[in-house]
Amino acid sequence: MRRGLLYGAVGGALLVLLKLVEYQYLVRVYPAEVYGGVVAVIFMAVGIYAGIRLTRPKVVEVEVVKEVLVSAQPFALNAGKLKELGITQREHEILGLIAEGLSNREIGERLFVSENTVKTHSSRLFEKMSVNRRTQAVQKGKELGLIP
Amino acid sequence: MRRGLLYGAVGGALLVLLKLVEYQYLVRVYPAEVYGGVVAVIFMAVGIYAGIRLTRPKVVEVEVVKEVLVSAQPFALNAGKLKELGITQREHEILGLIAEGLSNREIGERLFVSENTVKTHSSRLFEKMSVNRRTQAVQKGKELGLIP
DNA sequence: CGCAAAATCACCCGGAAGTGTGACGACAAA
DNA sequence: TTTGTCGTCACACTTCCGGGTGATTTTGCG
Repeated sequence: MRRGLLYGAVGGALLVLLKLVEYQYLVRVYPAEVYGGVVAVIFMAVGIYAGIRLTRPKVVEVEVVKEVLVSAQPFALNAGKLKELGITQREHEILGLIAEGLSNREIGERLFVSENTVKTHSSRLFEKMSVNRRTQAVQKGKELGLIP
Repeated sequence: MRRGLLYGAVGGALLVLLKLVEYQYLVRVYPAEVYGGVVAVIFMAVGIYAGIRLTRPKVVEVEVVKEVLVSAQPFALNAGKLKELGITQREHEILGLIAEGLSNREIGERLFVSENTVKTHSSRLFEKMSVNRRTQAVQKGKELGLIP
């Protein structure tokens, strides 16, 4: 869009210049070489200016993001620890619900299984995590990056 | 450095062109206007090219430093919430120990009080926090900034 | 297919957790 | 002094949790 205008303006200026040139007194006074040289210099100047104008918006913004210390909630699950401890995904799921403060019964209701099943899962989970209370499991789970 | 070379080259090219122009057969065949126009167009093209060349290395690097939250464990205790809920410091202390996964008995041992006392404190604490399980108290306590 | 792991469920038991009530002493504010 | 809050403790009772055992079904993989 802007380029179109610029080109148009340049073209117009060129025509005007040629029109002015019709007054041949300049040509009569000086030889053709000088005339051509002057025109060349003028248009080169215009060309350089146009070139600068055309390329000026070529400003490259290099955005350097310096992360000083990220801890704005990027919880990255420690899948390695999970595998290392042999915790199944069901057990992991239950760990999360325990951390939310749900009772075994509530967890069972949410997962559509019996409370006994939840107990079995949590028992095995505690065994694998080497804890013997749900609160400890929560604490250790957070330390190990198993839960946010 | 490079600019000097470029200017020299451009000057040289200009001279060469003017020399070529000496062969006047071109001038004889076409009127002066056309001659001037051709020279103008050629030099404008050269000028535009030169302008682009000259300004190309003008890449402006804008370094935007974005700092992403630095919170590296600045646990600020929400004393207001504590007062608002009417939680005493003893109760708050016990909340902290509960969050560490201790049992009531262990808490009692650490504070040199009976398990029953711990139960009383935790009961009142739960009531004030509107929860009915220690795991919920821990979760809510972290949300409210009562514990780290 | 057949096996192993995972998930499901049940039952029992002991202990932990949570609720409710009552009580006592210390201490500060009214 | 009286009142109120806080911390302490006890006891009874209910509910929940955790450990142990055993069993069945589902599922994923070679």
